[in-house]
Amino acid sequence: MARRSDHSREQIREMTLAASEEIIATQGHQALSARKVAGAIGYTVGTLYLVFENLDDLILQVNGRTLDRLYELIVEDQRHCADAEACLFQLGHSYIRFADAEPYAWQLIFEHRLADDREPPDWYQEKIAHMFALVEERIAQLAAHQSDKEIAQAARALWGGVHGICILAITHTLGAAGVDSVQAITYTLMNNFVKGFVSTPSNKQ
Amino acid sequence: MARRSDHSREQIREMTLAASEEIIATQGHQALSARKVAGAIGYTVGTLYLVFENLDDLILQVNGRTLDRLYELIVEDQRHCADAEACLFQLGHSYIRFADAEPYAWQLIFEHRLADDREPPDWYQEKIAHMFALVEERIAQLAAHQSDKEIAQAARALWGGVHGICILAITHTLGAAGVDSVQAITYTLMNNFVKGFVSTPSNKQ
DNA sequence: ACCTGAACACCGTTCAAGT
DNA sequence: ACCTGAACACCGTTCAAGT
Repeated sequence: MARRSDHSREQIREMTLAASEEIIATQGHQALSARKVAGAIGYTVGTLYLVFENLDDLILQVNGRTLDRLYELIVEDQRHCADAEACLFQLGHSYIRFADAEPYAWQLIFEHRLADDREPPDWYQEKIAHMFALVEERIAQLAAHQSDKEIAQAARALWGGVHGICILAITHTLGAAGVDSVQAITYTLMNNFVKGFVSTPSNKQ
Repeated sequence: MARRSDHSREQIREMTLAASEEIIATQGHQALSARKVAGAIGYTVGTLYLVFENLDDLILQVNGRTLDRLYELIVEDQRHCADAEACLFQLGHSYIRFADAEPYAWQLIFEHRLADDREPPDWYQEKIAHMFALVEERIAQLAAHQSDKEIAQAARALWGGVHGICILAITHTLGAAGVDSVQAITYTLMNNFVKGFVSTPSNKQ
C-alpha cells in the first residue's frame, strides 16, 4: 500500500501533535511512543519521520505549544490585577495553576533533554525569553534604585523559586498537600522576597 | 549454565548499584538499562530481578544513596559556618555545589516517577525529611516571633526556591552561565527572602 | 511523491530449564 | 539454590519496495 494523500503534511503535523498532547495529558510522557502516536492518527511509524526529525523533535514541538498555552494563560490573568506587586504575585499563582492543570505537559518542558546537550533552537529559546520578560517587567516596576543587572538577577531568582516550589509539590517532596497549600508557600516566598527587595538600596554582594 | 555463587546477594546488590551509579554519572539516567548494568557486573539480566523488584526499585535505591551523599556534604559544610544566617546561605551553596558536581544523579531524584503515582517507601521519605530538618532548624534560629507553621512554610518556600534555581540552571532555562552565576542568583533569593522574613512580625496572609 | 511494512538493534520482565 | 538464556511484548529509527 502507499500514496494515500488523505492529509497534507501540515495536517499530519497537527494531528500528530494533538494526539501526542492527548497521550501526555492522560498517561504522562513516559507513555508516549512513536508507534502509539502513529496508531492514534491512523498512519504507520514511518510517516512520522517524514514530518518530524525524530521523537526528540516531536517533543520539542509539543513543548513549544505548551509554552504558548502557559503564556496565554499568564497574559490573560495579568489583565485583572491591580498594581505591580499584585501582578507579580498573580504571575506566580498563574504559573502554579497551569502546572496543576497540566502537570505532565508542564513537567515535560523541564525533563526533556536534547541529545548531546545541544542548545534548543532559537524559536524555542525566544518563547522562554518572551515569558521571562513578563517577570522582569513586574520586578522592574517594584525596583526603586536597583540596576538592570540587579533586576535581571531578581527576576531569575524569583521565577526559579516559584518553579522549584512547583516541582517539589508535584513530586510530593514538599510534604504539602493540595494546590492551596502550594499557593500559600509560593505567597510566602514572593512576599518575603519582595519585602527584602524593595527595602534595599542595593542588592549587590 | 547456572549456580555460580561467586558473590553473595548483598555483594551483587552493591555491585549493581555501583555500576548503575557509574553509568548515570557518565551517561545520564537515560542510558541506564537492566541489560547494560547486568553486563557491567558480569551477570545476565535475570539475576537483577532476584535482587531488585524491578528497574524502578533499583533507581529508588540509587536515589537513596544519592540523598545520603548530599546529606553528608551538607552536614560537613555546616560545620564551618559562623552564624545562623551564614549557615542558611551555606545550605543553599552546598546544595548547588552537589547538583553541579553530580547533575545526573541529582536530577534523577526528581525525574523518577513511581508507577501509578505510588508514595515512596518510608525509608526514602525519612531521608528527605531528615535533610529538610536542617533547613527548618536554620530558619527557626532566624525567626524572632514566627510560629512553627510559619517557620515550616518558610523552610519549604526557601528550599523550593533554591531547588528551582538549580533546575533552571541545569536545563539552561535561566540564561545564566556557570556555577558562579547560579550561586549569585541563589544568594539574591536567599538574601532578599531572609531580609523580608526577619523584618516581619507575622507572615500570615 | 507519498506511505508502507519489514528489518535492525535495542528495551523491561518473566520463567522453564539447567547445574 | 542460584543463575541462565530464551521468550514475549514492546521500543526508535531506517529504507527498499510498492502504488
